[in-house]
Order: sequence, then C-alpha cells, then structure tokens
Amino acid sequence: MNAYDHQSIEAKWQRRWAEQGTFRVPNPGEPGFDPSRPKLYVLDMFPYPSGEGLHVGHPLGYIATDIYSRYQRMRGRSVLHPMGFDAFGLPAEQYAVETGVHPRLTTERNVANFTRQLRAFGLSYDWDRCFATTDPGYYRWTQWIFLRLFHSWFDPDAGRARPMATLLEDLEAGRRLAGGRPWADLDAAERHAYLNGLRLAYIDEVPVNWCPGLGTVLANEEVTREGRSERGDFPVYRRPLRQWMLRITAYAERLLADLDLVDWPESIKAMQRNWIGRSEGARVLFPVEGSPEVIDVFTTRPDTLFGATYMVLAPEHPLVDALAAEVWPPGTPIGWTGGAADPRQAAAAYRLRASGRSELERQAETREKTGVFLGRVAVNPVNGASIPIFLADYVLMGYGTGAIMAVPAEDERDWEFAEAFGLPIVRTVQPPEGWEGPYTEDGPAINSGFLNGLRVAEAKPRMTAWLEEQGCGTAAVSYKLRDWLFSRQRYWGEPIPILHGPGGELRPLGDDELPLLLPEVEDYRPRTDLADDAEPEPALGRAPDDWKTVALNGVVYRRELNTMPQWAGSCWYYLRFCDPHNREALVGAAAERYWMGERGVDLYVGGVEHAVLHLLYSRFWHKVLYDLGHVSTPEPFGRLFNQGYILADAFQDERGVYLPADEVEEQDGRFTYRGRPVTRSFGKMGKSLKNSVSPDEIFVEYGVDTLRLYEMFMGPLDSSKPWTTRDIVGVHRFVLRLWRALIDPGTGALRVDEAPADPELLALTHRTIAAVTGDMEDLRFNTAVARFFELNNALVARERVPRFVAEAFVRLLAPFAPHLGEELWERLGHSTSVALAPWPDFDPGLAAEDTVTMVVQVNGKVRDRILVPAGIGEEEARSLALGSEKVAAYLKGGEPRRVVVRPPNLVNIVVP
RNA sequence: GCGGGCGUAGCCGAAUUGGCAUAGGCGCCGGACUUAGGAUCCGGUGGGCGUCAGCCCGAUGUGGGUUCGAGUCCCACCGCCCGCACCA
Repeated sequence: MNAYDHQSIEAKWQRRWAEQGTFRVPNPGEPGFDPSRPKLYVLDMFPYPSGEGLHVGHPLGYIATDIYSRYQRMRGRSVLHPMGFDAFGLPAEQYAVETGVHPRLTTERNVANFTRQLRAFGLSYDWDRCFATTDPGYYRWTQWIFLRLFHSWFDPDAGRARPMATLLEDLEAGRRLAGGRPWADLDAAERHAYLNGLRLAYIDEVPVNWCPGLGTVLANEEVTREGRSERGDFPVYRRPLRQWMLRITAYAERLLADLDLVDWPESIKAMQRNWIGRSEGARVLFPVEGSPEVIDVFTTRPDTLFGATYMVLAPEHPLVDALAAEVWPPGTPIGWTGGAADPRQAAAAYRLRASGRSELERQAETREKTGVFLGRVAVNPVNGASIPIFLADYVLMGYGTGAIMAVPAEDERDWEFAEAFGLPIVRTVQPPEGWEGPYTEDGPAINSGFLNGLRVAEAKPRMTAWLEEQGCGTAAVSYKLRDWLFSRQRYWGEPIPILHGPGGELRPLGDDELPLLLPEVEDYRPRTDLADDAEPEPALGRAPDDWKTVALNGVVYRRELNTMPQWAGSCWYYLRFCDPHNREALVGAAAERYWMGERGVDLYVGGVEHAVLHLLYSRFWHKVLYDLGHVSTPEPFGRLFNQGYILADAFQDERGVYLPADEVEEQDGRFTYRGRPVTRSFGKMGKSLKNSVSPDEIFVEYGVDTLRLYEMFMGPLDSSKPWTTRDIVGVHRFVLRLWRALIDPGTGALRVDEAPADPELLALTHRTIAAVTGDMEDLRFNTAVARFFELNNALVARERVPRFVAEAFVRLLAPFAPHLGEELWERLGHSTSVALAPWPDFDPGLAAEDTVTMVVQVNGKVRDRILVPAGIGEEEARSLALGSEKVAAYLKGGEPRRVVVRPPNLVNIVVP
C-alpha cells in the first residue's frame, strides 16, 4: 500500500478505534480515571434521527467539536464527548399513522442508520454513553424531573424553587397563610386549588394553540408568526383547553439575569432577552362606575395617566361578563355597538369572532382597529374622569393583565383606535412644534397636574409614587414570556406520570413506579374529526382500559392521557451523558460535579434555530434542578457556539416546485431538468429544497478525511457558506501531496530525514504550530487548514522531510484528518494512537525569523523594503530607512517632518 | 418599527493590539505526463508599462472624520442577511 488509499486506511482505523475503545472516557471512581487531568465537556446538539439520513450539511458542527475534542485530548484534558438521539417526536409517529409501523421500530431503524453514518465520519465519541430519549431507562428520569416540578413551588421570597413539602409544613404550622387565609380554614378543593396555583407543573384552562393538522396543541415557541405550526406548516387556532403548564415565568428574572454568566453569541442572548421581554412600569387600578369590580392594568407609561381617555379589555378578559352592561347607555354612538342590541350581546359576538379567527386571519386584516363598547365607564384615578371601557382584540390576554389604559396621544395603537371610534385625545407630553399624530418620544409633561414640566424619565417614578401613596397602583415589572404549555395529544412522547382521581384530585406516581411505559395501541391517528368545540382526544385515549385506569385502595383513578412535548427529552440529556448507566439517580453526584463543574458544558455547538426553544427550556429545568440541589451549576451551557448552515443551489420549475438538484443539468450557464428550463435559487441544504448532497459519493471518491478538511476549510464555522463540490479537489490535492511528501509512492518507504531541519523550515514549522494552536482555541479551523497547505507547500519540493517537521505536522493534522493522521503516525514508527500523542509545543524563539522584511513608507505609502535582523533597534532602523535610495528620491534633500519607527517591521517617513 | 449581524479579487475567504491589504483554496491561463483526460504533477494569475532581475498606478459598499498610518476606530448614508413585532 504505497499510494494513498483512503478507503482501506479509513476502514482500518475506524475498526481499531472501536476495538481498542480509544475514545472511551472513564468517570470518577472508574478504572483508568485520572483525577489529575482537568475535564472538558464538549457537546453537540444531538439530532433527531430522521429517515432521510445525513447530508453533508449535518455534520459540520460535529466535525468541529470532534476536532476540538481531539485537540484537547492531545493537550491532556479528560474530554467528555458524547452523542445520542432526540428520538421522540412527530415524524416517526406520522410514519406510524401512514403505515401502522410502531414508532419504536422506525426510531430504532433510524437510530441504527444515523449511528452508522456518524461513525463513518470518524467522530471520536464515547459511544458507550450513547442513548436515545425514547429509551425507558432515560425517560424514566424525564418523568422523574416532571414529578420534581410537580412537587415544587417557586418561593418568591427566596427567589428559588423549594419542595412543596416545606410549604405544607409552613402552612400547617401557621407560619404562612394561603392567599391571606389560615390553612385550616380551607376545604379540600380550596387547598387543592391553592397548591395547584403554586406548583411548577400545574393544570390550567388556558387559550392554547390548537393545531388540527397535527392533532395536538403547540407551545407559543412552536407557532410561527404567520400563525402556523413550525413543524408541518399547518394552521393553528386559539381555543381554551385544560392543559399541563410549566411555570417558567417564575424564572423569568433569573433566566434574564444569568445570561450575563455565560459565554454565548450576543445574538442568541439578545433573542432570549427579547423573548423574555422584560419591561418596567406600573400596575394601575381603575374603579368601575356602578360596579364593585376594579380593572387592573399594566402600563410602561404611568406618566401619561392624565391622558388616559378610555380603557380596553382583551376579548378573553375574565371581567367581560361582569362588566358588560345590560343596555346601551343613552347617547352611545352606533359605531360603538357592533350592531348589537345590547352590550352583552355585543361582547359575546365580538368575543366569538375574535376566538374563531386564526392568527393568520388577524394578521390579514392589516391591524385595522376593531372593538365594541361595554356600556360602562371607569374612573381615571388621577383626575376622576369617566372613561369608557371597550373590548378590542388589539389588546392581548397573554400580556400584562390583559387590560390597558388607552392614551391615544402617546401611543400609536391607541391613537388609531381613538380615531376610529371618535374618542378624545389629550396630549400629556409636549411634542415638537408642528407635530401631528401620536408622540412617543421624550418631552415635558403637560395637562398633567403635579407632573407638568417634568421629563418622561422624571414623571414616571413621580406618578408611580403617587399611585402607591393613594393605594391605587404600584410599580411593576411585566414579561412577554408565558408559562410553557406542556401537554401534547400525540402518542410518541413521554407519558405524564399523574393519575386523576374521581373528584379531580391529582395523584402523582411515586418515583418507584417509574418509568411509566407507553402502552401499545392499534391506531396512532390523532382525532381531528371532532367538532370545533369538542375536547381533542389524546392518542393515549385509545390505550387499553387496563392501562387507562388504575385502582388503588378501592379508588379508581384515570391516567393522564397527554404526553410530553419533544423538548422534554432534550432539556436534560447533557446531564445524563455524564452518567448514562446510573440506575439510582438521573446523574451521580460525583460524575455531575466532575463533568459539569465550573461552568457546565464547556463547549456546546449547534444551530441557531434552538435559540429560544431548547436553550430556554433547558436553562429553566437546569435552574429548577439547581434549586433542588441536584446539579451544582446555575447554568447548563457555559460556552455556546452556533455553527452556520451549509447552503446549496436549489432549482424550481415554473410553478415554483423544487426539483432534485442533483438531476439538474447545466449548459452554458442555463439550467435544465429533463430538458425543461428551471430557475436557480439558493438556500439551506435540506429535504425541503431538494438540494441535499449525500456524503456517500464523496467518501468513495475522496474519503472522509478530505470531506472533514473541506468542511472546515469552507469558511468560518459560524457563518453560512455555499457547498461547492468542485472545490473539494483542492483539499484532496493537499492530502495527496502530503502523503507523497512523507511516503515514497514507488517503494512505500518513509521519506523522513533524521537530520535536524534547516532554520527556515524549522521556523516555519514552529510558526505553524503556534498559529494552529491559536486557531484551535478560537475554533478558527478554516485558517488552520490554510496553514497546513502552506507548510505542505514548503515540503513538496524536498526529497526528505526532517522527522521533527513530519511528526509535528502529523499531530497538528490528526484532529482534522484522523485516519490519515493515525496511518502516518504509525508509519513514522509509533505503536500508540496519535489521538493520545501530546500536542506539539512551539518555541517562540525558533518561530521568529532571524531576518524580517522591514517596510519603509513615505507618507504611509510603501516605497522600499529592507531585509533587517529581527532584533534591530530603533535608531538602526531609522538610519537604515533614511539611508534608502528610494526614500531619498522623495526626500529631495530636505529633512523629514517626522519619522515613525516600529522596529523591526516598519518605518514611516513623513515629508511635507 | 425594535434588536442582532454583514459588505475585501471572477468565486469561497485571510489579515490576533490601527502597521507590507488580498494568506490559502477554487476558477482561469500556460506547461508536463498521456491514445485521451474533466485524473495527477509543475508554474503563472489586480491593472498598466517594460528586454524575464524592474517601474508606476489603483482598490476593502458610498461619503466624510480621527491618525504619521484605517479593511480595522468615529459619524452619516446605501445594500444584504437573521430574529422579534398590535407586548400596552
């Protein structure tokens, strides 16, 4: 085997790694564990094992983390680098609906296929730690965490979660009141309701995103701005349902503040901050004339209270029925009635209309303001003015209190509504001369009594203080973030381990009853044929009766039939990798402290698409586990890096339908598919654009190492870049040339010289080591590969390569092209894996060249280059530069005005 | 509208603190090997001039500014990408 034969080399080393367990890493307490080695946890966002398999875009991040892991191992770190599968979820279930094949079988098949493909990339995972979220041994602990959420509450005084048991003790001992009442005074139903109102996992009747196309409800994060499902692009409708919720809002402040603790891309932090959506302001209470009710509003502009000329409730606001008057007050404008005979009918009709429309339809109405008058007025607490109360869908129940004070002069939406309904507009901030329309900028307060003359920033706290003095308001913080809707009506998810008693009481399973396994069903289809107002039936409703009901002590309980969303399994998988076979705990304490110590996962690499879904949910669960003492760091992922996407040409016919890109032919810059002209576009490689490139052909033609090098060479890891199969040959030529530089193609003999390297090559080698080492730390793999090319270009002309250079080069290259690295390392005479060899050191003294080219500038333009000793002094450099003949031409015998000397690189001579 | 980011050669991209702009690759041009090559190997590749060592000039989206010196810092503008968006 003298010529480079990637197929046999790659097969040989993948086999040997598996046989020798090269990348197995022991836990504390296990044989081979070396406590002197500092740990490093390098994690990929694990994939959903789809039926399509991998294309060349998928492994970009995996290759990067693999290189980083291999590099850090060579630097002596104990590296945890695992891989697993996020295997619950819709595609396997959709397939089951269509074919009747159990999702478990589909999942197992896909996991096997993915594992095979990932192994083919030569990735250095510790495969002994591999699991899927669908393994009962794993989801047992997902259910266990759910029970911890159920058994915990967020103590606002402590600012953290605590077990319900401690709350009950306090309540029973009278140290704490339940909603202002002694615990003993509450009956069973009241106690149940009170505790449910505090649990981190609780049931509530809430307006949900019901997606008939998927037969399930979705979290807000899973609904696109067009009001469609992120997965499948089906329409989503709002409807109220009793559902499991997780109280993520309790953690809003910590999820926001702790972003300062982590090393994440600023854009991801910004997206999370934006999603949490903190805003400061005040709650203001508005009494209602002729009613005992009080309307509670949130405003960020308490300073504009004097300008509040009407109020608006969201259509779903709970006070609507109580407030709607029986008859229209005399003089009610016809435009305020919605054409209804009385306010109650108007409100009912409006509410029905609002609920029946999807988000998409609401968008389509171009934000035209609609609403109806409730026939009742509130009292503005600051000036006693009577202001009408409206119902309008531009106010959202899900934000603030679901009710607003409307200040048309200082709010665009309120202005539009006021114009449409003929409501008064009172300016309370003085706009610039000639200003028309709402004014939302800073200015002096006017028409505002005790606030007059104050700027906005001064007026806000003044008004808040006044409200607090008067007892009709308080400073307040509001968040956009809402509680996490946690129920799904699908089959292929973790069953929720809760029983429902005959009186509606909840009985959680005990930890010893886990895992609660999924029952077998004959039909996976969601019930979508139901009437609009019927309760959607979960898929587990078709489970056998002996699964659905449980008799305990003569009481018959019904099992919870909803399952968990796909995000549940991925919320904590990084913890399980630390200790995947532990049967006593979700993760052993010693393993958790060792692998997660300091800053959690040391490097977490994945796509930006998980910016607010997975990463926010995961942080939330982690903080709960932290509060309850199960993990030791406040944040799970210390450093996050988003790899870019791989893009590729895509082709569409005249209808816009995407055509298989690999069947499109190019001729003279025109593209055709089966003879018909097609248009070219560009986008993320994948199934939807039909522009995937399979790695298999590239493996055959060029090999894994070439593909790995190419993907790293394409550009910076964090930017998206186009796939160009044509460009791979450049990297492949490098591999061939390197092989030829070290191995004689005729005899197969090593072309290594035992004599020391000449100073020039030695310096280049040391510079390469220095540069590549720096590139590794910063994940700049594209420039590292470029350094390989440069060093290689210096070797190809030589008959023999000095051993020092060869051994350094092979070790630098090994993380990128591990099979080639191993083969060359072995041929260089080493019997142990290059993966365990020490990373080469560089000598800064040797890396520096003895002589450097000093640039001589005149007025900032390069006019001469002089070879000088690297250690040249300032005076010497100055006189050398001034002595240059080329400079003399610009000096014209005169004196330079100024000479800037930066030895040994540059002298800049300033002349008039 | 709000927030984050990006504009360098024919293309992908490099330039760590302001200091030789364009490393490295593709493509292209020329040559070698060859029946042939779209494989492989060697050389060239911003423009202009020149007898191959050379000389001159231009250029980092646009326009200003700071500086001896700006791709890099500051201001304004243009274009592109991403996220959020009736969030009170």
